[in-house]
Amino acid sequence: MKITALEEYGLRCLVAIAKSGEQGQLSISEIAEMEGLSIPYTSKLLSILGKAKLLDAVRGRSGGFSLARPAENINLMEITMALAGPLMDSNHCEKYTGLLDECVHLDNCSVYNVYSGLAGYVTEYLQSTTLADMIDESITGRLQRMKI
Amino acid sequence: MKITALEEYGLRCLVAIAKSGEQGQLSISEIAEMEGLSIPYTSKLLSILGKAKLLDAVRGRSGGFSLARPAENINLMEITMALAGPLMDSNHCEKYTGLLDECVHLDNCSVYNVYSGLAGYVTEYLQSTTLADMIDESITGRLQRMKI
DNA sequence: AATAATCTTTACAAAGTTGTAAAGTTTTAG
DNA sequence: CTAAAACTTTACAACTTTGTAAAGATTATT
Repeated sequence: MKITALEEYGLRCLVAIAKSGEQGQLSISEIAEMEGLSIPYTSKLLSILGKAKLLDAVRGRSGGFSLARPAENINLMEITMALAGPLMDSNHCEKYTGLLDECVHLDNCSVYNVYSGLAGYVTEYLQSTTLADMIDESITGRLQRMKI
Repeated sequence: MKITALEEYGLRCLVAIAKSGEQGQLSISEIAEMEGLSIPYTSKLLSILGKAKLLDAVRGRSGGFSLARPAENINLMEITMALAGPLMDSNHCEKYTGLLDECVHLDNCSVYNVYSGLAGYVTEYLQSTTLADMIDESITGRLQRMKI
């Protein structure tokens, strides 16, 4: 279980845009500059977030990206799903890669059960944290100790 | 954030050994057979778990693997650490891969804070679940709804 | 002592992820 | 209506993870 690069850097870009204010808009090159990322990579990150409808993209000369919804209304679970997908495939037990036709535990899989419980737990945490929470200076330092 | 293949299949092997009883011992080929995995792959998984001191390995003709400690005393956090390492590198903010010499958020990183909080949360869940819980038929089906 | 069963280590091909590069499309300013 | 600024798409090299393969080391049995 690892946090992926897309998740980390994609979230940074969202935070940067959220920090630019209610109707704030930033271009790829502005964000790349602010976050110290390359323009092509920033471009890829924002493109993913745009397709996931978390960002609105405006093309052309005065274009850029802005939040598709208010920061209070975008939670980390949506962001994580857009950038990395679910913790475990929903059809986990069918996607077994071993030698047999299907997993021997299909009927009662304790591994699936425990990871499924964990996934629910993680989801609770991520859903309860919004972009607005992340740019709120008064609580940002405490997020690491927060227990929802 | 994805559960890795090593985590999943490694945990399965541990559960299989735990199910074999208190002083139970299983060979690589037995476990491979039981779980429907190839012998080389099973071999790799068990080798990792042995190096992490979660399993004792006995070589030679009547050899095999057994739990290094009672199942009640091996929790999922240790297993996850052995098979996948931490959710986020401890020196996360130093390992930034962007264009600059160092991350622009080194002093106050909301992304780090929030993932750090999540990591603590996940750790709680994993530490509170043991191999013994996973082979206990009476609760295994309920693990997925358990909130610690 | 020889042998067979078993764990151990190293090497490697296939697949997926990360980050870069370049060419294409849209829009606004002048 | 042209050109510059900006988003979009596709391709690809480098790296990591996944799973396989083969040769080596250890021990119980005969």
